[in-house]
Amino acid sequence: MAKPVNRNYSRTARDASALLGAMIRAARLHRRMSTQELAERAGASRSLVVRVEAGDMGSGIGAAFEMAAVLGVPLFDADPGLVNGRLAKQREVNSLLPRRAFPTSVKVDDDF
Amino acid sequence: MAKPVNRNYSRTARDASALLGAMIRAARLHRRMSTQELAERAGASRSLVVRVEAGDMGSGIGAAFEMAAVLGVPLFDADPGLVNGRLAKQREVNSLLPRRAFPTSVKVDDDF
DNA sequence: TGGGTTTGTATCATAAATAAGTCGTATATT
DNA sequence: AATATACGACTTATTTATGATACAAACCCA
Repeated sequence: MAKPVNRNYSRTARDASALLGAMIRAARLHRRMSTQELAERAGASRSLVVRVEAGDMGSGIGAAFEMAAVLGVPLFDADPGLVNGRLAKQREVNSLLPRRAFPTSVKVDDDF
Repeated sequence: MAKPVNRNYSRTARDASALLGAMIRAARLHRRMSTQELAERAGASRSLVVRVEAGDMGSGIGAAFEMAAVLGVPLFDADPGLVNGRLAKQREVNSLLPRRAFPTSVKVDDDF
């Protein structure tokens, strides 16, 4: 790929990645599942499981989320089954949003 | 890389990725920020922003989480600042867990 | 304690992800 | 309506992530 423009991750992003990995590891051990077994069930390699659990920022979203899904790790809501509902709701919200971010003369600094 | 073993993502994983993308998009538009501007702030390319918002499973965890962090999108808790605390707590829990998943004679099928 | 197993790290090739650029179109704003 | 801009879809070159493998060490159970 082209060289990534900037790979200085913020603390929040790093913590989030580490947290996801830690949750996956906890769930795996709780189920007494080996890294090898998780790898197979998630359709990944054992190497990748190890890296994701370590909180590696370079791993793919799909791989990490799939591992979480296999183990039942809650990603956004408590219940994994609720993710679908939240997605639908979020899409409704987005459909009401402007589709482009035009520069407005009227300053909209809506965070306070 | 080596050829990915299996790339059939589960519904949950796909929905989670799509939800994350939708939340990022919502936050970006709410702040009237262009894809270009988000890209710069997150240290990524505009192409990547578009893909992440579309819920692409192949995008890196770091890139997606960084975008979310820049926009203040809640990843696990409501407040982004709480991620650090949750990480610490999760690590405490993990330190008490067995470090290896050995096959036990006593079946532990603890999900019901 | 002994023995079989899991795990983490390192390395390597190669497929895939990324950045950068262009183009056509949709869409806010005036 | 006119206009300026953001957006999404492509394409291409380059870098990175991934899978496979090997090894040493840590670990858990008997």
